[in-house]
Amino acid sequence: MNQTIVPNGGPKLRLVEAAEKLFAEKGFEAVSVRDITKEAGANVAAVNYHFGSRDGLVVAVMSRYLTPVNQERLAELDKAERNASGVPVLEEVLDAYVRPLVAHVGRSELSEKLYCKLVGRIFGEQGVEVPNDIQNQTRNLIERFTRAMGKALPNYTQEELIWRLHFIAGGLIHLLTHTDFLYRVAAPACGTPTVETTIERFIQFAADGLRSGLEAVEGEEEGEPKKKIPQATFNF
Amino acid sequence: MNQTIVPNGGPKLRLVEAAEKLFAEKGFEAVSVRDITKEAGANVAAVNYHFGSRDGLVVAVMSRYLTPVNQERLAELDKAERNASGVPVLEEVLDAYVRPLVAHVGRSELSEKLYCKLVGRIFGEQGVEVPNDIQNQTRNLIERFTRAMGKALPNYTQEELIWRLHFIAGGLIHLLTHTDFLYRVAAPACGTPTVETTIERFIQFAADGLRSGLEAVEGEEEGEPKKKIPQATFNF
DNA sequence: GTCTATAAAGTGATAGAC
DNA sequence: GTCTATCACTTTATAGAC
Repeated sequence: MNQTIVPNGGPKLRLVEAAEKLFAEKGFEAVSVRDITKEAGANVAAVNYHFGSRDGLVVAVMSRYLTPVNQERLAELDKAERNASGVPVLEEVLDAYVRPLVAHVGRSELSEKLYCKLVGRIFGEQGVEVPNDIQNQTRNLIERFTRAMGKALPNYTQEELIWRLHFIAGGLIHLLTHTDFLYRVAAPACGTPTVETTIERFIQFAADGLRSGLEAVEGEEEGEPKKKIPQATFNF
Repeated sequence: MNQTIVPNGGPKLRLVEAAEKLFAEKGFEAVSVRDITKEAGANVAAVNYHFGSRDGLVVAVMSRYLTPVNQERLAELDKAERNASGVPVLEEVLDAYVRPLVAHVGRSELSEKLYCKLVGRIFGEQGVEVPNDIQNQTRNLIERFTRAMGKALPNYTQEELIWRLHFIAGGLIHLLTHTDFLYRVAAPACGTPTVETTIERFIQFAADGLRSGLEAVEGEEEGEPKKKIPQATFNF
């Protein structure tokens, strides 16, 4: 069942797995071809032979996670929509968005923490130019999820839903990539919840943030604007 | 009034401003000393002369924003707490956390978009080792803000509040660094709201996410657990 | 498919002239 | 303080032997 996340065996796989480990630890830009081939016990020329270039290997690593995770997100969304009698449960929609990111953690050679870091880096990456295929995938994902969210929250505009999904995506990526920093800086006050507990917490937070914000945003022009700090009028 | 964000003039300032522009565009790791000195119209040796090393310049750029922004966050939090009769308004606490990040945008030589990218990268950075001073600053910031949030939301545990602040920090950093991607992939459905509108939206989202989530999290053991996808039992 | 050797360019840093 | 020249490496990538 697991082919999408594991290419054909042999040295090519060893290179991918070595690259994953190092990318997770140090980021995509801080790892050289030599680091990777050394970690994999392969020759320096192996990366260029098997993947054409360093960038080819980066794209291979990203694709190995991006596509299956997004497919599973859509599959879980389908389930949530079929379960529902017209109106899907918001928490189930969010579950379908969040959980596939960590669902395959046990199948990886990486430790749980490194797996999370890698997935976070992949979904949060901006430097590397990924194939158009991936961009279309993301476009479709946003479309599908905001539509499902819109059924659960019929008073929201499409625009509003996209921005709130954007906030959610950010919280999620940050969770995957920066939680070691939280432990380092806020321990022991933040406790040591399992990933499961943290995901439940996150979904609850996101669901509540989505559910009751509409009136306030629409009524914003009626209240007097807060003027504590000069307001920023440009666009992002 | 602006000294903290502008060091003494001359070539040192030109170097910092050139570095900021390039770091904002490409990230801290993707810019060489030669790129920076070329952009600044300075000699290749200038960075090492003025900052000791490339890392010294990186730390200088980060400190120039980190410290003033965090100071302003605390000052605004003080105001919000003084305004309140014991219980601060949650939205004002969040405002104090969010708005200082973009409050100084007009004072920078950078375009608004690049300014946001830079600030997002600075607050989202993980590779570069920042001085202990900064780590203590962050610790203090978490402590102060979760305490204020706790007054507005007296039923939450400290642990719960830390995690929710963590989610909020992530959404915010993502907003600063990845919104160009959102425009690229979701336009025109996401509209072109001003930063002001987006911040209002974000604060509303975060406030709602904070306000009504408690019962569900505490009652989680009573409901039957969702078993759609295998649960993850490890810690982050 | 795997190796060595090497090309060609880029890296941060510094000694020493001015 | 600013410059040139240069050191000592590291980088990706490839040609060609095996």
